[in-house]
Amino acid sequence: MSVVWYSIPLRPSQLSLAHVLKSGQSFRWTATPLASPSSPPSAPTEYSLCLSDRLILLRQSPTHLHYSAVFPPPTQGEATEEKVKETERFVRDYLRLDVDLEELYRTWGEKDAVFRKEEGDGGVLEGVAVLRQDPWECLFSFICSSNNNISRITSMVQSAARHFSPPLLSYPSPPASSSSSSSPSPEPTTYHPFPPPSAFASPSVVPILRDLGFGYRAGFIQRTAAMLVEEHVEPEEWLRELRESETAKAREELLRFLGVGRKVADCVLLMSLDKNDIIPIDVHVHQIAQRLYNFRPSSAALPGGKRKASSGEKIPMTPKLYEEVQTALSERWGVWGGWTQAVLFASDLPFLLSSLAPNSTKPLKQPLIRSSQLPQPTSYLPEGLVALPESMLPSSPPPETKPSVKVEGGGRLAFASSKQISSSSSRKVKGGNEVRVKEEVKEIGLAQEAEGGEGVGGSLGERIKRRRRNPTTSTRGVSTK
DNA sequence: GGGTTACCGGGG
DNA sequence: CCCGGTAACC
Repeated sequence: MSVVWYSIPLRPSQLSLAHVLKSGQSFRWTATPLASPSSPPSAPTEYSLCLSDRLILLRQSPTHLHYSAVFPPPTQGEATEEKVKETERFVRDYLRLDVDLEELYRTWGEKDAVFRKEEGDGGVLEGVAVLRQDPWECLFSFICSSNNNISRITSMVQSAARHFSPPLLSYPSPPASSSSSSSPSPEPTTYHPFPPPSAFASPSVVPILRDLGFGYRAGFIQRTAAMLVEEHVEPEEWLRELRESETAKAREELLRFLGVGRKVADCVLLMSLDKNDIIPIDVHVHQIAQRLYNFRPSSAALPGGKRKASSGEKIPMTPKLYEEVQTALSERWGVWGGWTQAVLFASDLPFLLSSLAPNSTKPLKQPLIRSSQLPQPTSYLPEGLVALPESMLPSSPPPETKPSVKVEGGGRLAFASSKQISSSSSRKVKGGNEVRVKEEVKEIGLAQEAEGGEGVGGSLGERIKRRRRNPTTSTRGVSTK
């Protein structure tokens, strides 16, 4: 039996799996090098993600995005036409293929030099989009993100799946007959779907999570899960419905959960609730604002009301500073600001081999090369795998996809977002991501006053919203000493 | 109430 | 001693 592949014509500049799946947005994708031992380090990679009923497989070539799905034994690998369509729908939705990324980059380039390839060296990573993730998994992941780094968040999220949900399948399937003639088949990996909130709702999971390395976040996860299951019959569906809510309302709801502060809430809003304009702020993004736009905190944003921060000094992120940076960047970046942030953030990740311009103030430890410029591998579909004709979708010639979101209006950003950020609001067509133009983004500097409209304006005062106590969790301190 | 401090564990 | 934060405590 072999895995059947389908493909969607797509350039890496329209979406780059290598850049986006490991950029700290999602933490559950497995990247498997398909290289035979002698292959160059740039050999093709297969990305896999376990959903509730299937394992999604993705690969990418310079011209296509290849996708496939593997099902557990009963259904076996047999992918019915309907299931293939489902898989493609998931892929297009999750990767936001309805958004014309190249056009977004072009538009940014008109306003920001950093987005222009000045001299052979593009300053930013290509093909970085904001993924449309499952809200519950996203919430869980970012609760884990506090005081943490990508690699550990990844191990926490993955061990949570391994320990709290039953295995769905193993892949590659253990070879029936030992190893055939082909190259040494990779170790089979067992995949687990991401567990629902109910799996973490009992206080008894806290010590287990601690053993798994969650640290103090164990209590946050459990109490948040408990709140969700006791307040809603279908917690995951309820979370998903926040996509239809105004940003302020959705954020308010998220802030009620334990372990969810402004930063985490904003990450969830952007990466799973369709709030494309929301820009999560951390120290890193603050540095980007300083470096690229010469942003400087007002004295009010500095602790102790200091006059100003001396250069080189580390500035702690306070709620006030958070607001200031977010407002400034929102005004600069507009309704797709969250995406802009994602690109610049990914471009600064050392393990993505990226770098900004040579003369940037950012210390360069990595060679000036973008991973997308590495030598391209030759084969993407190893022996035994059947490459099928182009996607079964309505025609789509190789060089372009057909984004349903387009840019209009004098090259200016003219998208409608799923929320209203300035005067004219726009309606979002639910279901698909069909969104249509409607407003213009005004050109603005880095003024520090003026609320950048909805989303950014929500004063921190909203946090007063008391967090619901979880009755079943009288074990407050959860001290495991 | 806004400014500290503890928290858990990995990495420089 | 640093940290992709947040909750709890003055």
